[in-house]
Amino acid sequence: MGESLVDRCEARGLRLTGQRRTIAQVIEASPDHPDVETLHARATAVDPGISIATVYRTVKLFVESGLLDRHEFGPPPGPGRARYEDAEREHHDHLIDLTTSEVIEFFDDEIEALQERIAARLGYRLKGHRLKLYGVKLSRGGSP
Amino acid sequence: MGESLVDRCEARGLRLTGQRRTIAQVIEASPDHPDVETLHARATAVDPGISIATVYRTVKLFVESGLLDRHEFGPPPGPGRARYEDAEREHHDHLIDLTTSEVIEFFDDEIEALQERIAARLGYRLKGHRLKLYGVKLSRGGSP
DNA sequence: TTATGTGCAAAGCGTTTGCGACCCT
DNA sequence: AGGGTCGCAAACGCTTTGCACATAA
Repeated sequence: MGESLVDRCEARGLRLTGQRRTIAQVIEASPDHPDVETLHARATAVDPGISIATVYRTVKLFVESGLLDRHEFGPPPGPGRARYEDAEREHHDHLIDLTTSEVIEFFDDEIEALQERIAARLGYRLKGHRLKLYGVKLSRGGSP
Repeated sequence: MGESLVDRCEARGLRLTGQRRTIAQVIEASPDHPDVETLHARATAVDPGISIATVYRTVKLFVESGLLDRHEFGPPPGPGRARYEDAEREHHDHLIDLTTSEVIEFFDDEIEALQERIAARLGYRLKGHRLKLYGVKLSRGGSP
């Protein structure tokens, strides 16, 4: 069983302020991939005093400490805001539903191994990757 | 033999202004993945009058018309500016050298097929993808 | 001729930061 | 006690846009 985000903050020696505790809890309670604005809204519901600047500072700190993963899911044309998820969860990639913008997580051993092999073939040691698939639902059983 | 970017602009019925022609030529002459600022500098060398606003408008138009691919190569922690490349070139993915920020292109049939299969398994038809590998050079033959 | 595109400068958006007050350790 | 952190608001970097003028078709 994994330790909580708060525990992992302490483990890294990060000072645990009330705001960071709240933000960490909010992140852990988020099953989705919230952006800063969403995190701020959820944190404010717990502690109305938290400023959005603190949320920005905290997610940046957490990302740099390896506690959080930062993503950008916006479909290729266009930037899109940064979104975050707990880094401790089992590694996975994402499929973005182009119709609904829903984000589906998946994991595939084969593709992970393949990436290692490709990097090696190019003379590199793989340190990380980002794979995003963009798709639309299959209408199974004929045209709608 | 592929048509030039300018040809493909005409094919899509885009109005061919002097600035667009210049920008298209600059893009085609770019073997790398330039950002808007770089494109503007290169375009200005050809036609000193081009404004950066026009470069922004033009790359946006080209991306929306499917003539250009937009990428963001910045390593996961941090945003990074948008960078562009001719969409007609054979599809490929990118490996980013974390030490030098160099971008290496690669293509792998197997990984392309695998992505299709994964999307299908999840009930989706794949419309596009973005795969970025982040790595460091292998020091072959012992420690440096 | 006339819808479109352009340059300029100002505005927009997400994010970062300088500051004095405040809080964790 | 004292340095780290906070809230606020101003600044930031990249990108977009309103306007009057210029231009492709």
